[in-house]
Amino acid sequence: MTAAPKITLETSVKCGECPIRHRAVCASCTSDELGELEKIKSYRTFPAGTPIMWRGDELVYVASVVRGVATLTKALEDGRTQMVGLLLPSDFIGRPGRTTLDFDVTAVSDVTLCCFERRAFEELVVHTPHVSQRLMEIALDELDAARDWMLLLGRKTAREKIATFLDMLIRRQNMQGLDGAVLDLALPLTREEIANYLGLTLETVSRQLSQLKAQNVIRFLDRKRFEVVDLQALHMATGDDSDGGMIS
Amino acid sequence: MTAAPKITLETSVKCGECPIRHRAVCASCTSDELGELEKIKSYRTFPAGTPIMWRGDELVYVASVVRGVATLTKALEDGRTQMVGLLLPSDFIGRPGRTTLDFDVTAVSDVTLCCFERRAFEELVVHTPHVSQRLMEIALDELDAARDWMLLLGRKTAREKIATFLDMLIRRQNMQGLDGAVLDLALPLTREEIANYLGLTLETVSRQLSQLKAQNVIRFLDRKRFEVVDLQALHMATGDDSDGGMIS
DNA sequence: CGCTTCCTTGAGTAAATTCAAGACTTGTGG
DNA sequence: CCACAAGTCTTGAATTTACTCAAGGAAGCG
Repeated sequence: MTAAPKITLETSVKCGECPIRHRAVCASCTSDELGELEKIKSYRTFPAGTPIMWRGDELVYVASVVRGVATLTKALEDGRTQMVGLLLPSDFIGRPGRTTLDFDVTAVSDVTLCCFERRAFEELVVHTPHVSQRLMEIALDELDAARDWMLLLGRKTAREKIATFLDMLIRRQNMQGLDGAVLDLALPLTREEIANYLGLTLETVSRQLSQLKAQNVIRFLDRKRFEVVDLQALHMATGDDSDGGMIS
Repeated sequence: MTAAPKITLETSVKCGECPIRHRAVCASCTSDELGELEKIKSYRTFPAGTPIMWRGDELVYVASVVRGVATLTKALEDGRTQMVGLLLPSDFIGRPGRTTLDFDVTAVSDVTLCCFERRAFEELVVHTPHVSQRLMEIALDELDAARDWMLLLGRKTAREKIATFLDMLIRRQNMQGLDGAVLDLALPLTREEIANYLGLTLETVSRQLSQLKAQNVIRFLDRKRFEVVDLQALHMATGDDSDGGMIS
């Protein structure tokens, strides 16, 4: 028996002090515009493992991820599941003009969202071009990412998929590898979740990670933290490059 | 020896008579706005098999597909290729705020585009909310389609992929199956192109199509035209539904 | 400490790929 | 009009990759 998941209403941080101020949907807002957003926003936190929104739900809120990691997933009737998005801090949930969601959103770690009531947000967007432009940018970035992921899902081997996934984590966590190594990266997903992201089984994910470890490409600090020992070998393994991203 | 591919500049059709008037980027424009677009547009045709734009090219034009079929593809260094989009009439090429392309665009059949010089188009968009809203809708529709395709690429079997692909052709060509059958559909791609779309090999595509034919689900009129004999069986085979889309 | 969840590894299997050969189409030139 | 070539498609056989099934080990939580 587990207690009912608790969605907590938090005191919102002032936009000016927000950790994602410079990257989120509000990135290019003036302080006047921030004031408008401030009026309709509320912070909510979701415990790890709990659903944030279900497919088909009416979209009451749109939101930015402030802290934590969430996933977007789609499933077939028989349970086969494919992750279609990984939401890290500053990523946005919900789209103007859509009233329902076409996938499930789940908190993977404890997640704090900066929520805006959808209707109020949509009204605000109309006379706030900085926000609508940013939304367009966000949508196009997601589209580019989705198309890269299609190449991965359709054509890459298990090893290439894993290497590409790890490389994406490095880039999205802004950990630059300056000396051929990258230290102390968070691996926020379980093996099964990684498998659902990459179109593999959890056993295959485990085997490939073990192999990269055995080949001294990566090293695990614990189950959810790792380091890249040989960044060039990792790049080679992604399949994107034949030269491992060397400066020629 | 083949003659150099000829990109032809055609006399543009008046927007009012345009076959894609009601669905393209200009769908919700007023006649004044259409007049503005009319001033900066030009029709260009590309022969079947020729490239329209290359990855990395500077984006000089944005365009709507008026007639014909084009593909968006990405490739790994070793030649493995994944199609990431199929452009049918009324679909749009290019994005506001992006100056380069991240994939190749290729004419699969003879293609006629309604081209707008990118800079002029971007200026126009700023004071034409009907166009910018439509662009946003288009981007979000593409994102939804990309995510459905991710589920297909990551989790569906070869048979399910083929069935889903055929079902998509039925929907996008607006051929409603009223009586459990659908007649005379265009199959605009070669087996290899279908394979690149579905993340399969051309042999697997051929085998699966043969199997659907042998099971009396589909029938070929010629290599590029087919009919659906048993629409429910096709829906069953997509894996999306357990009931084949029956009204319960 | 004991339970549950998550992870690893091995053995056998299944699905799709690769390699290969031949058939059908379509267009071209004699 | 026919023959031939190039491109496309089909089918078979062997192989490979990743999957399934299974067991045991490690980690995290009450």
